[in-house]
Amino acid sequence: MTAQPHILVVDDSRDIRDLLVRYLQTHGYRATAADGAAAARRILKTNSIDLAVLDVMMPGEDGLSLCRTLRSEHDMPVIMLTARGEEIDRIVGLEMGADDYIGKPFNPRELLARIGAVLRRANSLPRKARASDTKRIRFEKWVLDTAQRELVTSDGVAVPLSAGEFRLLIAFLERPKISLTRDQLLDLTQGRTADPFDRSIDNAVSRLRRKIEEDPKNPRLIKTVWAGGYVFTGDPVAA
Amino acid sequence: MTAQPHILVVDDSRDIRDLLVRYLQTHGYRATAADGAAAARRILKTNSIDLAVLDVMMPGEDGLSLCRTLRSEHDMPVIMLTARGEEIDRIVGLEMGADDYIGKPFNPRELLARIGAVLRRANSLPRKARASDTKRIRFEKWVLDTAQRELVTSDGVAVPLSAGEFRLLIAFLERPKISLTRDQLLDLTQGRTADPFDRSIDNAVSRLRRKIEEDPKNPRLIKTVWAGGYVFTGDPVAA
DNA sequence: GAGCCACTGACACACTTTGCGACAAAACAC
DNA sequence: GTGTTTTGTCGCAAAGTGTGTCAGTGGCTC
Repeated sequence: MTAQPHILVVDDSRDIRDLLVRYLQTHGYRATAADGAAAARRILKTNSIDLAVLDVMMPGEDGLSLCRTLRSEHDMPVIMLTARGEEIDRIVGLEMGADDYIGKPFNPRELLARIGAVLRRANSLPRKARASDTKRIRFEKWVLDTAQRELVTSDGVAVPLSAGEFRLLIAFLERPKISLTRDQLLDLTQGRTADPFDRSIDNAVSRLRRKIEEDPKNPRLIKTVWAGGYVFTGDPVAA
Repeated sequence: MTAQPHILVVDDSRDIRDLLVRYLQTHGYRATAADGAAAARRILKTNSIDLAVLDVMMPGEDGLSLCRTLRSEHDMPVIMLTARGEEIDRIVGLEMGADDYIGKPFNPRELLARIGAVLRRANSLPRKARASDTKRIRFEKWVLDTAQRELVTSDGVAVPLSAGEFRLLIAFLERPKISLTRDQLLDLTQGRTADPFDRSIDNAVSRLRRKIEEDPKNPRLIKTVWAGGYVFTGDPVAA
């Protein structure tokens, strides 16, 4: 996680979403809102989120079901929002694996304290080694050795990757054939948002292409999406 | 932790203590009671406790102070009991590192759910390989003899480690494939925080590399994560 | 197709971070 | 006390990364 943790707020009420997002942003967090479980899943596909704040009661798929996914698939801390007094919800929420809950209406400072506490706990404990921490991933003629942070061809040539190149490549490999904007790539690789004239992603892509593309002038693995960022077109498979 | 987690209940009110202990015992836990911080410390000396439930307000040393000790010295999950509505207490409690809190009067089933959630969380995380407790740890071509504080190769060559090198290596071995910042490493090896221009970790890493790396110029075991610290890429196993 | 504009690729350069040798301070052994 | 080992600090060189510029390209309108 980087200096500014990224919080995902999921609530069907626009008022609460906006209020929370603004409040979190003025207190040192990046915040993104989703109006329901579907939107939340969409955002999770292309953004790196450090913690989620979920409303329990939402039309359609409810917060509990989403919470289960977040915990099991993304290993992500979750704080639930619940109407005051609904003890059953709280209990079920905790049993479902939420890290904390807070009753509505809530004291914003208390929410901040809880977010801080949950994040601190998540970071102080060793993170569960993620798939990308141990696997080897094959794509085209390359095998990415994630432990050694280097690329190897089948004939044994090893190409070391810098930290930035490695993070960028992982971001692509985990989202093949999905077009990613510069903002999303910046979020995924560095957990920050773009300056108005940010060219760092262009540069990072350029440098990565020089290492993995047969002919960097005619890239085949990382294609440019005009006015839309980049897309990785390879077929990564665990190896 | 054994099949029956052992809960320590600390509260100055005898009624609440007895109620809690009995309730926990009928729900699959072992439970021990203490009427104050002093008694709690005494019990901790001779019992293995998996989780503590602390009253915030107690005569003498209060729950917050005890909580701090438990977290820092015993690395133990803590749930705080607080009078309903005392939001300040809750917030301070969370900031103090409590894993959860519950307001009095509480629904016993809710307390059970919270205990279950906190214990599950504590266990779901990869158990810290208590490297320092194990006699010997093997990684790559080395075997670390923690008693002798030296490294041995399979062909019998022994390399002695200084105290600092040993602590650093242990910190890495307990968290393989996890990127650690200089701050974290400084905290883990010396329990202090970094000065603005602190280069001591860089040096410690450099010195450790010279001892354990085949080719210190191209380190394979301890990789640099640019602007992010270092990561140990080996596969330590108890031996 | 020509002209226009926004966007991108490539590069140079500045800046930040890191590696490591040298030295000094501190800790330790005797 | 002295001598030895260990550890922190400083300085410089090297590596990694972000910014600014400029030329070139894609997409649009006419």
